[in-house]
Amino acid sequence: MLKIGNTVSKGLQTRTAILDVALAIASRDGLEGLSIGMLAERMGKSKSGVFAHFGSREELQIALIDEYARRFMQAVFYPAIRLPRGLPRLTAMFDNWLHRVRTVEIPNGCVFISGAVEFDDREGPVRDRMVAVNRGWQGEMRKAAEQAVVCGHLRGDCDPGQLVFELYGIMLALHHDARLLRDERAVERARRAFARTVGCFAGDVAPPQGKTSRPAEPLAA
Amino acid sequence: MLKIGNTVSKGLQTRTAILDVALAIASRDGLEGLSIGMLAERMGKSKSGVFAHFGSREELQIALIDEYARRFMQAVFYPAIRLPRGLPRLTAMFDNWLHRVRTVEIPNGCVFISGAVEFDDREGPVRDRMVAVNRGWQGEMRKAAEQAVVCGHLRGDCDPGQLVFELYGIMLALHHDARLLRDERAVERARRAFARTVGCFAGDVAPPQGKTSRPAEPLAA
DNA sequence: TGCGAAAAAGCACGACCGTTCGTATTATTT
DNA sequence: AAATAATACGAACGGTCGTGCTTTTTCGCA
Repeated sequence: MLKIGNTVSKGLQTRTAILDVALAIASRDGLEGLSIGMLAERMGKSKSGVFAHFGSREELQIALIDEYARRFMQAVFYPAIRLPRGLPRLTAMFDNWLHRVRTVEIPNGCVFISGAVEFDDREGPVRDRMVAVNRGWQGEMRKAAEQAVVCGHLRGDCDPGQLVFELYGIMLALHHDARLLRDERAVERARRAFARTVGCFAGDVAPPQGKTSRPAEPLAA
Repeated sequence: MLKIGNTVSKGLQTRTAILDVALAIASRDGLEGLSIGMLAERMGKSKSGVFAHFGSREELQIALIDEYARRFMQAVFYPAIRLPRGLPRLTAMFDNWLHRVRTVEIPNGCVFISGAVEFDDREGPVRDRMVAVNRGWQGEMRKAAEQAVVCGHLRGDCDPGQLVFELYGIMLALHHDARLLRDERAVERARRAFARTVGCFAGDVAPPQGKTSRPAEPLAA
């Protein structure tokens, strides 16, 4: 648990190793499907030895959420903020996201999605962390969308929150069709949905009948 | 278990009552979160008494999926097929769907969504039923979209499967934001997303730069 | 090399899980 | 009224769960 000199203590090392294996299990079976017994068995360690690193199952779950969020940010967000504000950055975020979904989350599952379903109507610190992490990520994405509005890449009268909502929906549908239905067309569908949606918000659109297909104006907070 | 004359045998009656309570539990806690012990307790019956009606937990889960699908069809699909083919019917399906999500699934949870997440990487009859029911519903929705193309309500070069994909995404995002984040704006966002998406597929769109925001052509099967 | 602390293991606990079995009670048919 | 089938019950099984306590092993450093 402590850093000693320049090296990392063994406790922290194994804790990280445990988190690694736990992440694989939780991705597949969800945060509730992860049991300490199974985790210990897969690590070749004793149950209590694994347990001691976290103090409770709940704290293990929270640590998992944090670790998953860290990796998500690492893969999706940080590479994108090096690109120019506006549509380039927003597009890069989606591309990175899609790449991660294709290479990691579709084969192994996604803790954010299974966690959201498992804890959406249960109170407690695990749910709270889930919400916080989710709000954090959605907030970053909305910021990028807002900047795209400022840059003039997206229509001035559109709601960035609406765009984030729809992009998240695309990813959820991708997960669903790719993982449950094993539909290989899902990735391409997600790409097309993104292009169409952003194109619409970008305003390359002739105002149609009524206001139905115009990007919506911001909702009241 | 048997119908006798005009009346229903007592076994079937209680089986139905059990399914009713089980559906409430499974909506909240998922198909895996539903335990026979808890179910029996809530019904004021013995564990074995409840168990005997289904023969196994797996068969109970399958019966639950069927019952949930039946109710879904009842609420969403059947009322819509009485409307004229094309956009009216498609819109009615979405409206009914949205109404059901608002009044039933957001407060109580959705077995399709939690079930999809729980069983998407587990083999077996429960997963198979889950897939079949899902394909059934998505197929009906795609048929409605195809008819809308034939009617000329949607562009001739668009992919009905793509539309179904995106509509499902909207509903998944609605579930996520409404249940996990408790965002009251989610319902309105779903409405706007539907209007914008269908509007785009309907072709009230001036072809923008490139082909980005045109509805996609059908993917190869 | 030996010492104190950290890490891991061993063991036991109470609770709940799905399931089985034998039996009592209740309906339905003969 | 007797026979038979349908329902429900209670107890018990083997198993896994999270967690607490105690002991042993391992590690970092003087």
